[in-house]
Amino acid sequence: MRSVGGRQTARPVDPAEVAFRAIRSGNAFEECVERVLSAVKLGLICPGERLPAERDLAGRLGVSRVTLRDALRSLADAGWLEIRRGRHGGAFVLDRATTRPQLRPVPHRSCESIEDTLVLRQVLELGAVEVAASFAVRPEAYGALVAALEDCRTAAPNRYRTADSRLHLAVTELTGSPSLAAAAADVRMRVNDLLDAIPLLERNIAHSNDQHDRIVRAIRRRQPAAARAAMEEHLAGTAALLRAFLS
Amino acid sequence: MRSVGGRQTARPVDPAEVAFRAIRSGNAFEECVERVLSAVKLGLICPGERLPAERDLAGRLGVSRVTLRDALRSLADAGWLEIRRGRHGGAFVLDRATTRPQLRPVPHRSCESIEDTLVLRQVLELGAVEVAASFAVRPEAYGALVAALEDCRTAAPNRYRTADSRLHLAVTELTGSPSLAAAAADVRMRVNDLLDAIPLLERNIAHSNDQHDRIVRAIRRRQPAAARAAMEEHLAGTAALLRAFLS
DNA sequence: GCCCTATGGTCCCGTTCTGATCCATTGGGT
DNA sequence: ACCCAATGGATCAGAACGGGACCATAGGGC
Repeated sequence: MRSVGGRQTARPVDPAEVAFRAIRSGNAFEECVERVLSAVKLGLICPGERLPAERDLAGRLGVSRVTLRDALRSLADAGWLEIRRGRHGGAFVLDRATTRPQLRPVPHRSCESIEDTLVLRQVLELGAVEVAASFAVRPEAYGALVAALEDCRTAAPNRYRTADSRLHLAVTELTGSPSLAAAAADVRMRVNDLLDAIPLLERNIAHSNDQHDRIVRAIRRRQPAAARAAMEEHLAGTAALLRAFLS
Repeated sequence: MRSVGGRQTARPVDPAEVAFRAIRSGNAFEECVERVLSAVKLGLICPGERLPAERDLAGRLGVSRVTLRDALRSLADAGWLEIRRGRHGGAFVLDRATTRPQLRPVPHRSCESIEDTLVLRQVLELGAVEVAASFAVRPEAYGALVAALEDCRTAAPNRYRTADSRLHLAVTELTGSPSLAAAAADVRMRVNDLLDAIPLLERNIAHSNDQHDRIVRAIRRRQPAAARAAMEEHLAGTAALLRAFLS
């Protein structure tokens, strides 16, 4: 590990900042919108697919159905979902949902917050890929992984971000740890917000796909060290790109 | 990494479980109680010390002052805090707060949830110690680390759990990543809940202290690989203990 | 064709939470 | 001795939220 890919120094975190960090990031409505939108952007639910029924989903999210409905309706208004009534109705993800608009400014995050995101991502994804490559899993369990890999290779540029996210999360899901997968999904959304502020280059995509190949191959061969090394190189590339554009 | 210290297989996580996990774990009052109690149990705030003023703390937690006050009062009723009025008043952590009662049953967590906790902890703490040992920090930044190490060595058995937690979190704080430190604090609370269900042996304490020494020494000498190896051995010990008692 | 079921759509009411204001207590400074 | 600042204590109106009941719509099975 070359000093987390470039950074050489760090100011320690204030314990009080950890102990008394915020409990609620927004109201229930906003968090619902955020969560469902994340599921779409991360490729955890694909265009054409249906979200769980309102009553079911509200229960899972720990939110009242009224609140969830407000969130879903606002996502429908924004063109992400289509809500159909009747027997096999529900909220369906629209195709347009995965298209990527022009560059957006970095959300109000300081430089320190960028390092925070990159460090957390490195720890979670490096650790996860090593764990994933350590386990023996039934061969069919690699199905999602291989499908995501293939999807990355064939995805149109405007879908690449989503396919890439889906592949990385498939790795963390292989660990069998829901908490680890959830943490990785959270930090991946933060990374995506950063990536939305820099251009997407064809050359980088090809390079990434090669690295994805190596990562998946190492996992399937159960070579934790090789998987880790491949992932480290992969993450270092993105991190360098982000530091260069956003510093 | 020997298959995460013992486990050989894993069932992958369902993507929907990740995408649609709960937003709210309880009401604002309960989360306040939980958060403040964690700060005490993890040694992030010591007996005799004062919590931030109500108005300040409510702001940090993103909760109304009324709700926070309810939580503080219920913690005072339970004997964790003493609330004093007047110019230099506030909520003070009581000494009794760190004493450890008799064994408690494992909270309603299945065996799968135990593995979930252990895997996440391994990823976070192994990653964190490696990052912490990679950075050059000002020498005085190691103060909290060394103090926590010494506190572990001299702590009475009923205070050991807290001192140990404080030391581990001091490592994660060295990374400079607030999100990483926060995630580590969360998972450490889950580990502590598990540890509360098994006996605390003198022999294990002595062993742990030796390992703590090695970890801190490697961090200060900036030897990431050595720090990681020492932490891996340390975590494997606890993990084996928990698996043996709780399976 | 009818009915049943699974879904979204709407409304109501009680609870929780917030934001604000004002009061009470204490200790330090002038 | 007085006042002031920093704290906790108390109360209230209104918004947000949750739980439940009921209606509307569409498709499938009899």
